[in-house]
Amino acid sequence: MFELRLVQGSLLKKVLESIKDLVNDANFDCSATGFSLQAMDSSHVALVALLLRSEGFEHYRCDRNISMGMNLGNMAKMLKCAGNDDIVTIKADDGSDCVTFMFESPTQDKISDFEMKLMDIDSEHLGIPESEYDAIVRMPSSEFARICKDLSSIGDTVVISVTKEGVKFSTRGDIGTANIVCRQNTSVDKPEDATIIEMKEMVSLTFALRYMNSFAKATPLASQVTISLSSELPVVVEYKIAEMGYVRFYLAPKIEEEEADPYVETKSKAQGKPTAETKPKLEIKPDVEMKPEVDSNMDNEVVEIKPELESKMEPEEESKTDLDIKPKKEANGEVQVMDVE
Amino acid sequence: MFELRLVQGSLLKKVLESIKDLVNDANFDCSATGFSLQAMDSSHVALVALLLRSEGFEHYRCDRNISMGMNLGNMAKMLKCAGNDDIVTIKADDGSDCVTFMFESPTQDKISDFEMKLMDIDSEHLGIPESEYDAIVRMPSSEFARICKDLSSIGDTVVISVTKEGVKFSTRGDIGTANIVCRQNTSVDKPEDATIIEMKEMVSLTFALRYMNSFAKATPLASQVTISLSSELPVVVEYKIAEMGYVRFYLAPKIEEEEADPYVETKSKAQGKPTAETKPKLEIKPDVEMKPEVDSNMDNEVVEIKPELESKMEPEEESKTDLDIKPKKEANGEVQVMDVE
DNA sequence: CTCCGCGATC
DNA sequence: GATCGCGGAG
Repeated sequence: MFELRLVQGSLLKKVLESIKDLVNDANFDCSATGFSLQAMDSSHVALVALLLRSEGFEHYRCDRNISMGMNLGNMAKMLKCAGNDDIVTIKADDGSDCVTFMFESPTQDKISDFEMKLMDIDSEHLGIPESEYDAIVRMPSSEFARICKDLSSIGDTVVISVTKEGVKFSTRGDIGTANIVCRQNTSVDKPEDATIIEMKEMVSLTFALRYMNSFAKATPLASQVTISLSSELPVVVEYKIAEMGYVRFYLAPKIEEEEADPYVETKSKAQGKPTAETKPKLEIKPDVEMKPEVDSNMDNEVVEIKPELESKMEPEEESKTDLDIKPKKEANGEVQVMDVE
Repeated sequence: MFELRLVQGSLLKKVLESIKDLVNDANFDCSATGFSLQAMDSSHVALVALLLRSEGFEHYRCDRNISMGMNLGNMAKMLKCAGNDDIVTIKADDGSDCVTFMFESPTQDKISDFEMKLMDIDSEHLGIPESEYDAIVRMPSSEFARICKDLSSIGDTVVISVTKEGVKFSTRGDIGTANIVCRQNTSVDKPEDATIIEMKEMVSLTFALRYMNSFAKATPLASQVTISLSSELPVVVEYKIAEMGYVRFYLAPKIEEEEADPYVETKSKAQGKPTAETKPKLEIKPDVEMKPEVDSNMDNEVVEIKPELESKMEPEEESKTDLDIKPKKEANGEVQVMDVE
């Protein structure tokens, strides 16, 4: 049987709020290590990786590794029924096709239990290696969220450029252009207000703001966000979860370079390369139909949506393994009981 | 002429917000006793009873009993124009087909008056006797509202079960099941946080969450709600209005019992009884077309909506008068002037 | 943290 | 029009 107990139940609520719009169904992997999840977003352009280490729970018991397939929307609905300072228990009996969520109010006067059917979801366990990045930006998560929201009222994509001095977020749209520069700033009263740039190489990459805004839903989880960029790799947007783990979002960059006119640039490439050859690397299952985002704004014809299909996600051989999909079988049948009460 | 003046005008705003979604048009009855209203909801399944006693007003004058037919949506619109700490005056001249709402800002710097046409609404005055109930639950109104809202994200109906230990709210839906238990708790810091169960008989009744959520709109009126349950009677959900009276909502239970499978249960009954024989007791006017709720969720076919029509609202002879509709003529032509300034 | 009022959305 | 989500205040 599997059982975890988390006094700060609001954490789970926030985690689900942050990922449920990106991923519909996913397997939660329960092992001695902890409670984790890895899943592609429904259009197979972004990837979410969640880890909640077993040590972070007040009680954690996992008799054998199990994978619980859940509809994240439904799971989020149920967790919403927990008060923000309720204690949350998640329980699944071996062989049962149900999971139970239990919420205890701090005073124990109100005790709720919710039962949800598990689903059978076939998804391989992805191995995501830690990589070296050209630049790592740490900044207040609320500031990052604000920037993504502001820019998305101007354009659809953001160019993130990192120099020694700071990080620049740029966009352009029908109504004009926008550039927001955040300078490195470590001399702040509170450490969570700091903006820190670690840079090996200058880097400038383009991403769909739609996804960035989706990632920013994790803002309540952490006061700081870490953005890791390399020209050959998907960006990683990470929110640390205090004492427990993280939520990481991976997104393949679009091909446009910062200074080039994206429309012209894209159009020529779109004509030159057939779509079939340019599927982004983040695509796992070729049999699953691709759903390119169709912008409601069709002013710029089809070139507006092509970039998503042509993401620069075909690294040369040596870095090819970076987001390779290698099913990772963890030691199964292992028994672990932890009780930190 | 009729005139009332209420310093705490926000009370009236809240009252109208709480009932305007349930009842479109209704007669306000103005008498020496006070300002009151009784009306069925538009689908004739629920009933609202409002009483604001004359003693609660700063000024109350009622020369003769009158009945003012108003569209509650429009009345709510006008009251929304009052500031939350405005003093509200409602005035109607004899023989006039208009009512005037006057709002004075606390500083007297802004004085508004709104005039609204009265309507002719034919509805008998219902006599609703006080009954004995198997169980009476008092609990924080906000908690009740939260429970109804949470459960309605899972299912459409709630089973309310009362035992000596507490009250249980349960539902089930496509995505799973939910049970919320609130224990009796009288040892609280503030009396408005108490949950008190008065029980003669265990009782378990099923109601449409849609109505419960509508009733819960009255939450701002009172910190506590009283839920009175008997197996043969409509539930009463009461919000006391400080020093003045109450808003009470009556709702006929659905026929399903707690442990039975509601769908099967209902289906057999639905087949056994023709609709014409099973109109709920709360129906006043047979000539008014019944509008059963049509759930968007049609998975369970027509049985899903039948229960509302078959509500257990046919008490045996001795209790038959309980929600009987007896036109209650109060002494008319009586003159009363009260001035409590 | 909860309540309240506001703006945006469907 | 109703709901939800956001931001500000107690």
